[in-house]
Amino acid sequence: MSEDRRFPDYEAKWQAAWAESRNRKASEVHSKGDKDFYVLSMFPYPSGRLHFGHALPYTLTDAIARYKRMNGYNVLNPMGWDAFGLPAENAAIEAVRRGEKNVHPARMTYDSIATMRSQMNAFGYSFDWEREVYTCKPDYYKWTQWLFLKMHERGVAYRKKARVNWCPDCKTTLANEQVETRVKDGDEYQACFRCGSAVEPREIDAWFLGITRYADRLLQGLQDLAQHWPELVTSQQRNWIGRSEGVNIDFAIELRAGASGSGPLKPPAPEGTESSGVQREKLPVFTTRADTAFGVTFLAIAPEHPLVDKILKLVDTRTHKRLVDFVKETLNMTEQDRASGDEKEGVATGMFAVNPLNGDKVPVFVANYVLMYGTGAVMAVPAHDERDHEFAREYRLPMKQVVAPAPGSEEQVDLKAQAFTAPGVLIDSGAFTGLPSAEAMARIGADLKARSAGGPVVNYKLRDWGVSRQRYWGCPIPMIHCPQCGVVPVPEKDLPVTLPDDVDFLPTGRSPLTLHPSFQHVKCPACGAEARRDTDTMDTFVDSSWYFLRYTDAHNAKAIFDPQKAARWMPVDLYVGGREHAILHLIYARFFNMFLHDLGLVQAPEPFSRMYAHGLIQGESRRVVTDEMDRYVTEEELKRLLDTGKATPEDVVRRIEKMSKSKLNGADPTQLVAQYGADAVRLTILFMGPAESDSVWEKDAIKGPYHFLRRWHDLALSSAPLVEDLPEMGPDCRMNAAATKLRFASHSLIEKARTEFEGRFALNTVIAKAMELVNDMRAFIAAENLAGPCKNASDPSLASRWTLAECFDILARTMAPFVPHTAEEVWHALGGKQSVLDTPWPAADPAALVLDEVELPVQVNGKLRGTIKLPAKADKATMEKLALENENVKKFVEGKAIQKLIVVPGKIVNVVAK
RNA sequence: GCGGAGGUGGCGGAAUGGCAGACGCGCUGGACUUAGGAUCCAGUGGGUAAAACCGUGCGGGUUCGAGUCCCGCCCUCCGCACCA
Repeated sequence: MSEDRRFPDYEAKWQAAWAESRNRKASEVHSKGDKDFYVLSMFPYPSGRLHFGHALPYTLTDAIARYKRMNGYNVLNPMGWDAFGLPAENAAIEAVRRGEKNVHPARMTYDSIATMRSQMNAFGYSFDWEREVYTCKPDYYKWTQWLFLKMHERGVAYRKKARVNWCPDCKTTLANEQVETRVKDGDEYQACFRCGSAVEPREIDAWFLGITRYADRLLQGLQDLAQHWPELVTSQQRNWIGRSEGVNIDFAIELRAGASGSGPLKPPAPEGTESSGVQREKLPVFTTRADTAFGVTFLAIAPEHPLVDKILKLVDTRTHKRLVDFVKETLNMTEQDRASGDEKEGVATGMFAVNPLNGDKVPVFVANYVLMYGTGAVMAVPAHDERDHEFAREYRLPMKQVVAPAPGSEEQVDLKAQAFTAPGVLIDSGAFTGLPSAEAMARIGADLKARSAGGPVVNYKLRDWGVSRQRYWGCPIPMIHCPQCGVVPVPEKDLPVTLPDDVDFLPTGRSPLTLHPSFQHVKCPACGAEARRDTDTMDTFVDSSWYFLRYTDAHNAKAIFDPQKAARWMPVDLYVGGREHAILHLIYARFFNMFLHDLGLVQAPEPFSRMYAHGLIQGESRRVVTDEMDRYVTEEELKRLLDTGKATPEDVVRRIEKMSKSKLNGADPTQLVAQYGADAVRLTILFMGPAESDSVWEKDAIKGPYHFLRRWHDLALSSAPLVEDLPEMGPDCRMNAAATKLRFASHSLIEKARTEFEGRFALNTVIAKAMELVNDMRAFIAAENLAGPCKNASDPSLASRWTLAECFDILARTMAPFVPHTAEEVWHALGGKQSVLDTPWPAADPAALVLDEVELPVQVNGKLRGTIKLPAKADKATMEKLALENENVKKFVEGKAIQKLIVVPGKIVNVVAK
């Protein structure tokens, strides 16, 4: 495409003009009591430069915000920075290692922010910068710390020793949610979500947030959100919370000194029960299949089960060694690693446990397939559970069938081959024999409860959230460790606990703050003794769990926010973000909001009324694999390689992937803005497809939208004389058919845009409609032979000119949310005085949306055979008549008897003939 | 295995149960040009001389009429996955 500087030029002009009259962009232009709308796109991590991953949601929310403003809303559309975090720290570490001076995560962060903010401004986004928040500034993280204290007061934040996921590369711990399964060379492993390194388990003292106590409410809340949140997100959260209803059954384990796991697994003779130091201890197991409880043939406990230590003290040396080795080996894997392994292994403890339902004594194993979920112990029913079946076969343990297929079912039971896991009817189950599974579960649960041997319980997969990070660039945890008083919270008046600047942040595996000379030295607020500050910082997901509330009162120095102000805007009417945050951020944010709701600071229990998950803009990568090389290349480099014969087309692997630097498949939106203008890029992003689906950036994608903007602008300039200073239309001035049709098109555009902005945001179809209108206008001008200025009120072309002028007006106003610069430019070129952004959204004239004459399809036996033109209000009889008169229809009906005539007024005629 | 999304021209994508392929890219032809990777005009699912006919992953069904609704499959992508 040739150089055309007009877009960048007039865009700069209008951006400057808007900056002058900035209060238009403030969130509260209209007086209180008016309609409020809070639209929010997830704030970015300041990674350095804006990329398409940002441009899509910001363009979308900007268009929506502008649309809402034109409709008279006060719109809150803020922007801020998720500014703490590892990438800046890692980049600083790299820079230090390269020998650079004066590098600091803070500086890199603020530099990134400055760059990205100016890039956003170049896009013409109408963010309310007055409310900008930075999570890394003390005026913000003071309140993150305050929240932590509030949670601590209520026992929601607590400290415990825990096995955590440790990333050896980032040198910090990760939350469960931040560990993902990856595959390399066919092997699955557990990886850090950030850098991809394999995580290792570690035992560590850490702070946890008790999200599990909100599990049920978080789950319940999803029901209300279901209507306005993507199923994709709610179902993932439901899955993650993982509620399961079942029954706890208290087995009684007999701890016997000198027990041995070797040899045959026979319970000891009953006479020894009272002597020889037998201790009975309760061992509850959790099951969702209480109906199979009479089929238990052994118990299995997790290697980290607390009972393991007790057992170790009692068993003989051989069993002891086997157990210790097994537990050690298993615990050396991460929990998820263990889960992905396919071999079920275990060690017999030599202990036996009594089934409270039938008195059976069954052996107890420690097994690698049992997780510390539920009670960390399972009753194994090989006949009716695949995992137990597998284990039982491996170790030749007995199976006992207690459920038979329901009468009339064709299911077969073949326990040698596999477990029978379907529900059915109980057999060999004492008093419960003959009951269907569902009823048996309920009865057994009730029975156990009555006998105080367990009962119905609910379990969750969700675990508490470990938030301690052994890194520097994060929010300090406002806690003090006193040798006398233990853990003491920093008094509120001493907040914030400021993150010092002068810290050696090179990774050592210990928190960098421990190396700072003065940070950790502090007097205990309770007793005044020498104490030590907590030197860990918080997971950055904590920072981002409440930022949407801070926007409602961004500069409050006295409180986290004014509940009144929060109440005005919250909940967020529309929250736009990527699917990758379906569980992490979105569940944490809901949790925090619920906590604040419980404190009485927030009215609505849910923070986001509507969530919109946008797709990814991906790029095509080119990877060349030959004997000499295996790497990603740019399009240019590929061309060179092919031209010089260093690679053949067969060596090239093209893939659609998420844009990334290493894959050389990214496009820089800001560079495109410089070349084609912000409006062209904005329009292209929205035109590529519905925003919720992924799409691929192709370098030619911008051509259509760019072309459209130019045609519209050209048309406006060349048509200005046709539509300027038109006289009033007299009462006898009638529009001809072409004008009526054109007017229908322009008013349809208003309607279409309104529908999409109020509904599903398929803005690509709105843009298509606008393109169509420009095409129609051009054709109209040519067909009507419009030229030169309008002479006077009796000029016969007046009605057509008036229609055309209205089209320009509608086009500028409906497109203003999408392409504000071009809309403004065109608006002024055609004599607009105020800013088009300040004009109200156009109202569609219902009269214009009704056509006098329509063209309708006529089918014969369901196949299209012709069309008829007729007045829109034509009755059925007219439609029938015209349809049957149609030449082509006649041809197909000929020689057949008309059996039926389907006539749908305004839609279709279908002739059924045999 | 479980959960979610999806499968429509060469491509991105349109279609309240009612003319499949809007709009755009690309392509073909033409116009204007010293030139065209600019602009404008026309055409563009397959098929045919023109029709007929065939076309929305596959197979059934409901209906006057199905891309759309129902039943049964196949495939792709995403998330979760020994959760008892």
